[in-house]
Amino acid sequence: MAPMAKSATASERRTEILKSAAAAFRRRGYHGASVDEIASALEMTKGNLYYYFKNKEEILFACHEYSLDMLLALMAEVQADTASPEAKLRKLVLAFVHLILDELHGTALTLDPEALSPVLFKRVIVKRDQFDQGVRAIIQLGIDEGSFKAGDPKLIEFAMMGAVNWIPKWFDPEGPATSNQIGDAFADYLVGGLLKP
Amino acid sequence: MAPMAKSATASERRTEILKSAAAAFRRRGYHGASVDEIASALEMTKGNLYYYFKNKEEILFACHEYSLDMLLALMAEVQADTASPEAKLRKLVLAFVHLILDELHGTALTLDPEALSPVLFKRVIVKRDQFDQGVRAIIQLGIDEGSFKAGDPKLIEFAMMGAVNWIPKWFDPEGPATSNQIGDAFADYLVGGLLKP
DNA sequence: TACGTCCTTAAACGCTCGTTCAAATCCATG
DNA sequence: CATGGATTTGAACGAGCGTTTAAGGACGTA
Repeated sequence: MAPMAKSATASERRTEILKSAAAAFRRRGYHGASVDEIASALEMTKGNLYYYFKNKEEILFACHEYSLDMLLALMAEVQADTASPEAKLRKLVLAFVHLILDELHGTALTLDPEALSPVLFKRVIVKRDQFDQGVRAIIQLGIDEGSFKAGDPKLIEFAMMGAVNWIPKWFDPEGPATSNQIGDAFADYLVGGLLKP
Repeated sequence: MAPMAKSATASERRTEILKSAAAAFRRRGYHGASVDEIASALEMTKGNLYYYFKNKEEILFACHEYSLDMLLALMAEVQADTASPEAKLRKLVLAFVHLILDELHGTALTLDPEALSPVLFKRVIVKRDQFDQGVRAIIQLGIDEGSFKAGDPKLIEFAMMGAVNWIPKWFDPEGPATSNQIGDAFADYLVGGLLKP
């Protein structure tokens, strides 16, 4: 029969683990965080984790996929939009900051993907490249249509994404700036700075 | 008597170790890199490292101090300059990129300082804050004197530094972009974007 | 040659951590 | 209640790693 949604489905349980793991990885890094740490934050034993995941690496990989899929969904949404490159980029930055801070709790591309074995690493890189290309395409469009200053879209995109990806390194939830304020300020600076005078 | 500069002084040896350690930390992270890995890259045994450093953590700390001292020296130089805020910022970004890529080989603030014990961590933070404040002061000056757009200097500084600190994550020495091209492009975008139209 | 200091080595210790596994427990169903 | 699959436990293992230590070498000096 169809399984009941009793207290927590297996899929929900996996997600819980991913959130705990992501928090631990972010605090201590992949190698610094222990499997036991991830488990006991959920009041389960570490052995139990292996019922849901093959090993630690697979947990890290799932974290990356989870984040990247959200980013790619965002990208698809933006691409479907018919707004100007400027508006698209603004929306992207705003949503990205919101996603990283409020949804993923500072856990996007910061989690060292190099810790993955070559096969899984490559799969992460493919998705990340897909996102990068999307951003670059918007920048290129703005340059072509003449609303953005000339420049290398690749380097500009790296700078934009670097600024945003770095946020978790200094963000303090107790601090003065809310995620919305940060998003606005970053969009103003990073997108506004691209516009031709 | 004064020690001879035979093949390598003790101080040079320490620096060699720091360079090897920085490379290893950058590749695998602090916890991911083993002491043995650092040592054997220099064709020495791991036990020998403990003649030069008390423990692994002290090596990480020394890496940070080394980088931060160079950054602070750069900041002092820029501050002594009498140029415009725009010129100062440009110089700072250019030199920062050059420093990170050519001198430190992608090893500035990327090496997880959170791995340090509270005491050493605090000492790193103090220096990093000192640098941050310096950058913010320049931005504030530009805003006050009216050459820069209005904005929160703190958030703008975070964005700038994030963009620059992220460079090692994607930089490929074999790639098409040289450190000078990257420096120029980043200065154009990050500083140029601040200017009032 | 003999000494003493600086440097290096090799081996061992102790601890942590990822992973495995057989047994125990839970729980919807018949 | 009894069954059986899903889930959880607790203990154990084996490997890797940071660190210590005692002894060995290199080498300028007396």
